[in-house]
Amino acid sequence: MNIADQTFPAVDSANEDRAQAIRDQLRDAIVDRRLAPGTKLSEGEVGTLFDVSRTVARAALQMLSFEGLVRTERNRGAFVANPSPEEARQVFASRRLIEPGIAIAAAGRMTPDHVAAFKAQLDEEGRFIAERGPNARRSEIKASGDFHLLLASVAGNTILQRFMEELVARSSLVIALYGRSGVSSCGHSEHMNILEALENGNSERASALMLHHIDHIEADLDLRVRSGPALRQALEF
Amino acid sequence: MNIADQTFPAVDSANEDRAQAIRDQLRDAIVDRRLAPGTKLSEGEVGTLFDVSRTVARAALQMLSFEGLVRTERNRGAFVANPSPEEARQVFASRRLIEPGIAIAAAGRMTPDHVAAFKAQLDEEGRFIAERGPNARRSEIKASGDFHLLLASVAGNTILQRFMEELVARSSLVIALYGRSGVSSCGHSEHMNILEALENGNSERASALMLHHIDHIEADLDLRVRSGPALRQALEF
DNA sequence: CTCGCAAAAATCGTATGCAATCTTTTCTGG
DNA sequence: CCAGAAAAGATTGCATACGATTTTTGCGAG
Repeated sequence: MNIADQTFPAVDSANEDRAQAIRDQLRDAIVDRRLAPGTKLSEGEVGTLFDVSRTVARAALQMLSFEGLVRTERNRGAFVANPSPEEARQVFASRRLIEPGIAIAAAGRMTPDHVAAFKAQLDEEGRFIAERGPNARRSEIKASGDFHLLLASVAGNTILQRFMEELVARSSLVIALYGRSGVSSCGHSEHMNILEALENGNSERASALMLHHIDHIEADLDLRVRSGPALRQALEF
Repeated sequence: MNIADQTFPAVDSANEDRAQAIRDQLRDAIVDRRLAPGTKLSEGEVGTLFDVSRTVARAALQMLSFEGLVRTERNRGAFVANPSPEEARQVFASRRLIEPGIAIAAAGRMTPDHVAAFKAQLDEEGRFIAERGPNARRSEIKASGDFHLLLASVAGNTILQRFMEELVARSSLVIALYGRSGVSSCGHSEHMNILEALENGNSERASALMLHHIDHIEADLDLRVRSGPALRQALEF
């Protein structure tokens, strides 16, 4: 899969930062797995695709590299990250540490508006699960991540929110790489249970459910190295 | 305090990224409070000081902006961050959530080498506390942060380690801004107690001590707004 | 003397050019 | 025909240039 095969919506951006808009587009493409891990993202190509100079493209790639979605090698360029099983474990270890606390914080701040937003989110999630087709699984992973991001935004700590954005994005990459098929619908029901606990202000329960939920997601991964990591890395795929 | 008044060690960098070296220098200067919150960091000046073009200076500033140490405004430039009391609270809320878990992880991975490193670190910390002089307090804050960074590195999760780097850096800013005088020596003894628990593999105790330690640090802050935050912000100081 | 407005200066956002480095192709000797 | 070296091509790292935006300065009116 080459980046040149991708099409991206025009960068409207208006007066906002163009690099940021490009970063968002690329992040979506990576998280949706339209750009496979290991894909080279050359400054020139990115620039051409978005109709900006290499300067701007480079800034966007630098941002993604900070988020861990892109790995840059000096004088060689940027590549979509290809997280190792160890990295995958660290991503989920981080989530186990952070997200239960976020659930507790969010439980104390739920408003009716928040509940409505969660309901809408879960509806959409269910719709994607019901759907079939080549894009269904991608949308499903995306929507599932959005649930966690919504939770983080309700918790009201912008620093943790940003950490979660990074962790969710990396998780999507990991799931795309190492995920087995099933379980996602199970994840949907777990989301619903968490929301129920949040609605009732039962922070302890929400926190415990979240911890189990993360465990379930990670348990669905196959983190055994697939045929020697050295080989895969050597072939850059 | 102007950035032009600062002197920086030459950027050796060898083959490594020059922008990264500049970022590290600036970060140290900010954390040490040689650069006051609100100080303007213009691309041109930074470039001149480090003898690089604006391109490289800009990249360094972009990195600092990701870490939250610098705030950038479009078409206006970059400024040393001036965290609000609310931001300060969020920094410490994040640390309360993350660091006890890091302590637990570290407790399970302590080696004699690690213990030695901690001992050396605490020695240095004690030395700075004993010292008097204009730079003593800066060095003290820095060394205190280094204890937490060392702990994060022992925990063995590179993602959490990076989060901690950001949180510790932001904490230093917050302490410099809102810290009352005392208590730091108290922090030193708390570090020693934490190390003792780590050495004994008593992860629960280490975790609990860490939580209290963070509470104590935050309790030493005076987070009341000082004369209307709007005014301070308007005056950019 | 102060206020408001216009011109000048400074600074940022971005494109582009050149040298350095890496990759690929081509050439040569065995 | 193949291995290794040399050249050609592509890509990055960085500096610089120029238009756009913001800030400062200068000056005249009130």
